[in-house]
Amino acid sequence: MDAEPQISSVNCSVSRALAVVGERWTLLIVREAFAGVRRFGDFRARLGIASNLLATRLDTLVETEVMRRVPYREPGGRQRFEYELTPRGADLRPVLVALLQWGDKYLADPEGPSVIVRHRAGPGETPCEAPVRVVLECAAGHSALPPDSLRRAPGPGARLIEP
Amino acid sequence: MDAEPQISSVNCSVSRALAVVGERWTLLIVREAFAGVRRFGDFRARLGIASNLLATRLDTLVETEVMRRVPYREPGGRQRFEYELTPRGADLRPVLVALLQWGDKYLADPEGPSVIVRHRAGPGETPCEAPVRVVLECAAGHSALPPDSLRRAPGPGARLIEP
DNA sequence: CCTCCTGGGTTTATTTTCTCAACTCAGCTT
DNA sequence: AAGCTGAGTTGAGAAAATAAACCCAGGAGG
Repeated sequence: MDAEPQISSVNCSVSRALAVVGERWTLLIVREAFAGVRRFGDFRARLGIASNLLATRLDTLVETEVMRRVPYREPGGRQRFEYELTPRGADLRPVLVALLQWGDKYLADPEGPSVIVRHRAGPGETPCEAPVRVVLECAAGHSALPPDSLRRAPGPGARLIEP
Repeated sequence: MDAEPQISSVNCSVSRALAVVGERWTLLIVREAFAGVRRFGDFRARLGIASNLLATRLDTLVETEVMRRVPYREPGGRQRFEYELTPRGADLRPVLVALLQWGDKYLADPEGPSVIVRHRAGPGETPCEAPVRVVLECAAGHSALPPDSLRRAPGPGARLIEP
């Protein structure tokens, strides 16, 4: 009864995603980037990360195309670089919102969460400020699926293990 | 024009969530638990993690109530313990699905993802095997929000920084 | 009752990674 | 020319991860 083949985890996308963004500090840097931080010194000040580590993390994020270096020049300053999320980096938003939501549910201060993510409708749309949450939904239209109503099925790239 | 107060990140739920599940291997252990793995040796074999590290990670996960030790006894064996996700651990599902989805989009093998998460309707419901994705939706009913249509607003626990 | 086997871990040594602090460097201002 | 600033390097010490050997409680086999 337990004979269904196991899916190997060697090429699982979760591992690969974590290989890119799973190092210490990396998701926090991305979070600050979503909060609008762009400059080396601001990341450093807000996170309290060591500067050499921040430098290597930013390099990795640029290499993996999660962030991009953008030249800028302040009036009366020399040219420098700042860091912004690429579309690939912006697509990490659900990961961060999911972590935020989990942390809010189980680890928040008694007075409540410190950040609420709200919907900001684009220009020309009717304004909306409703709080945002992350939900699981299936292609058949069922939404807000509970976490135990999911099944892991092998995909086209699956490698199976005999049990 | 940049005078809106910044939200401090000291009590952000993302940091707190990452303090619990952000260490190396932790989310991979949780992933395996979702895949049905329960025993020390199976975690070890499937992940290739060193046994001492697995032991400390499992201890931490039990302490933080993400997992639970459950006694079991195989016929002709002595009593041992296995590990299962608590409801708190099960609530990490959206985090893992979000990571999976991001990895599938940007890092999968050319032949496609190795795992597809499908909806498994509960007993008594009409069966559904449609693939599942994670989406951002707002309380006003807007669904599948793009990652840049969000705004971080201070919540009740927010500590603000003067800019 | 003595030995072997098995699953689930410790212990110990080595390597890698993080942290902290000091230092560099290019160019702008005085 | 000297000093300041933001954005990093460099290097030493502490902490964490890896690897591999070892331990240990009990059941099975003899």
